[in-house]
Amino acid sequence: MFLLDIGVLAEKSGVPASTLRYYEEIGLIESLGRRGLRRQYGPETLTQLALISLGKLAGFSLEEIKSVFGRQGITTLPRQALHGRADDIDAQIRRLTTLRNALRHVAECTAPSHMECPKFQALLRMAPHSQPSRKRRRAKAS
Amino acid sequence: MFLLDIGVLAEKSGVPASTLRYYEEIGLIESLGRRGLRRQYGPETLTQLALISLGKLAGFSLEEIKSVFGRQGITTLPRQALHGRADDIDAQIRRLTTLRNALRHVAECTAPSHMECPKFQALLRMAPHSQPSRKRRRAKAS
DNA sequence: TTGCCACTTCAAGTCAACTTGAGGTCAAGT
DNA sequence: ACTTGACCTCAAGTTGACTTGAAGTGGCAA
Repeated sequence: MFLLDIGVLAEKSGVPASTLRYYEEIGLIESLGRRGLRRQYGPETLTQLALISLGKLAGFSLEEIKSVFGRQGITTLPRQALHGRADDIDAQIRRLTTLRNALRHVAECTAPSHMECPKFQALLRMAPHSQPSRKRRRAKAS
Repeated sequence: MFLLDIGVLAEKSGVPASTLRYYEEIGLIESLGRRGLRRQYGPETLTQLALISLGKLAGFSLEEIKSVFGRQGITTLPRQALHGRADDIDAQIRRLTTLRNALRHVAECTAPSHMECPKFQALLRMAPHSQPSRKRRRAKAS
């Protein structure tokens, strides 16, 4: 049998069973059947959960994640929409890079007050210029 | 006078006044005084808010942000701790890069089922290997 | 056949990060 | 002197993403 009991999936993916049930309830994943009461999942769900965890890390809400790769894996989203999402992530990467640079600068800069250090100010001005229209949401690491 | 009325700060920073009051309540920023009832902020608060917004985007909770750059701007955190945070962000950047690559691949790949496409699977296996110990929290864009 | 125990459902609780609302205050313009 | 409107406080409400608890179920080993 190639189906995974919810307990097995929980262990393999690191996602608690309660969360798996919750994800199923909101239509983010789907179980292929039951054995007795127990939900059974296909192995592709494992891949899907990896995708979901990455999506959360990227700051997407579960609703947004669902719209990109819902219960049947990747949806029929047009090429353009996918590239759009990728562009969002690129923007996020640029913001993170700015923050990282600012942090590294502060770690090394000997100026007395960072808040007034012109180099620091310049680093910060790089980023918050482009505001994304979408709402970003919480991302929790396993 | 170089002090900013809360309304002015709200407009300049794009952060609602209610949120500024909330941030002050939890000790994330501080006002330098009042004019009548109105809170007055120093101009460095603007820089601080930019930092806070970047921190949120990076997935840090307000508590974490406070511990790195609290009410007096950047704290007296040791060099090492700052580099540690920067390393966290680098890890996050790598995960986001993975997700972006996966998305771009899906946009171009002609395989019928992405969930089983070996190239796609390989892309995903790159990332969720290293789990950060810290909790990541919600990040909302303005 | 009897336990066991990992599952089940459903409702309610939790947490961070805000937002909203009611009722009050004050400085500035008319 | 009076009105206006942007601020004030404090309590309560909201949202997303889960988690917890109580009470029940069903396959499998002894």
